[in-house]
Amino acid sequence: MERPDDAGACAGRMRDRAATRQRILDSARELFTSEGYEQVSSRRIAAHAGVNVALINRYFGAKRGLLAEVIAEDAVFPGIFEGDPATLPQRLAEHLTGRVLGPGTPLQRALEHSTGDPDLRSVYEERLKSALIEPLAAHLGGPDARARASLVAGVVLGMGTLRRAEGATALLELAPDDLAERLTRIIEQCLERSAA
Amino acid sequence: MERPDDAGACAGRMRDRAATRQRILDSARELFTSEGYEQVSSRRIAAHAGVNVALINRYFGAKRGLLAEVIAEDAVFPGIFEGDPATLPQRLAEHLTGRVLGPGTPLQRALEHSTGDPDLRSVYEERLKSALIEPLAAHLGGPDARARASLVAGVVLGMGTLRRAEGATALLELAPDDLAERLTRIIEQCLERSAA
DNA sequence: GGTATAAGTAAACACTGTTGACTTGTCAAG
DNA sequence: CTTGACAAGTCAACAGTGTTTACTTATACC
Repeated sequence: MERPDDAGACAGRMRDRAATRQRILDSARELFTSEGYEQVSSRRIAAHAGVNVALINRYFGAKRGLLAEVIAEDAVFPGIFEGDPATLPQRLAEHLTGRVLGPGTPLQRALEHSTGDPDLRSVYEERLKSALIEPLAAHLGGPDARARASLVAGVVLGMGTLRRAEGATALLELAPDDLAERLTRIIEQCLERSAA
Repeated sequence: MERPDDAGACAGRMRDRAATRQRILDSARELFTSEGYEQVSSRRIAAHAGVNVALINRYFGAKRGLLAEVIAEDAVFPGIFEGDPATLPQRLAEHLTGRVLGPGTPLQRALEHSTGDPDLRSVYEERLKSALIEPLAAHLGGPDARARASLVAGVVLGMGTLRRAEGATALLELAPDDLAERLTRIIEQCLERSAA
């Protein structure tokens, strides 16, 4: 099967499955990121992509599948496990702080608005599990690895949720460096091995 | 069909504003608690209360107002500030652990499913602020009080969110006592005063 | 008893995600 | 070059959502 490499530039190709699919995906990512999953309707995504609404369900099963594909593209904490294991908490804290203070990644911003529907929660949690908890647990090793990784995930989740809320304002009362150091210690605490 | 059985009891007053309002509120609390805000439609609440749908908007402005009233009734952590301040982290951790392991309060269960819509998030966050962050900050005192209280709120939020998800399974790998002690230390870490 | 006023109702509105039947463009075989 | 087949794309409808408007009706007071 050979495919035209210049599908985007080719004016002759009116009906290009791959290109259409990609346009939908691009529109979804853009709109989910800026406005949140639940705030963007299927029809709006389709209109933005210049495509019929029904194609969303044709190509992605449902709106939900579109979200799953969008969030599957991006890493939650890209490259977080590269480097000295001893300074992992610090790196995590800095990622987290960057988000508390800054705009956050598109993925995270998209997820921030979209955890109400159980259907979505499962998509989100699947991603949190596969992108954070499991690799972190593997990284840690030991019998309590999954539990300790989950504690970290809980902190990550909570601080992320707080980001846009009142909490962010309060958290900004701390100097950025101070905040990062606090989060480092909190995460270290999460990762501490059981005394038993 | 889902009419309350005591409908016949109020023989005197067929049209009782207060009673009708209360029936709606009761139905909403029950359904929100068991199924979550977004999963329960206005029409279903109305049917359950044996009342016309339009009355929800008449009495509560919108479905959202119904949620606000439901969650305003309950304390997030009832009586948490009574007792020795030194053992506050432990009490918080135990509350939290009770929720990680047990069914949680109706309020918390309702909130768990309902944080997608920004409209709701604001209701939720308002409550988290008024019921946890502010009293905790007042309890703590000092310049960083609000920031430290927010860190705690972040942990509370994150662990609560993780409760129903994969994380809960992983967290259960820890013995309940161990989990409680871990959370205690994490919260203590959140509350630590700045060294500067 | 009549009537103002509040309580309650019905039907619609503008949306949502999703689906099945339909049309139409494209490409390969005859 | 024509003809089919099949995929790509379209359209209209369905069942559901929260909300609003115009309406009816029961109650309480004069």
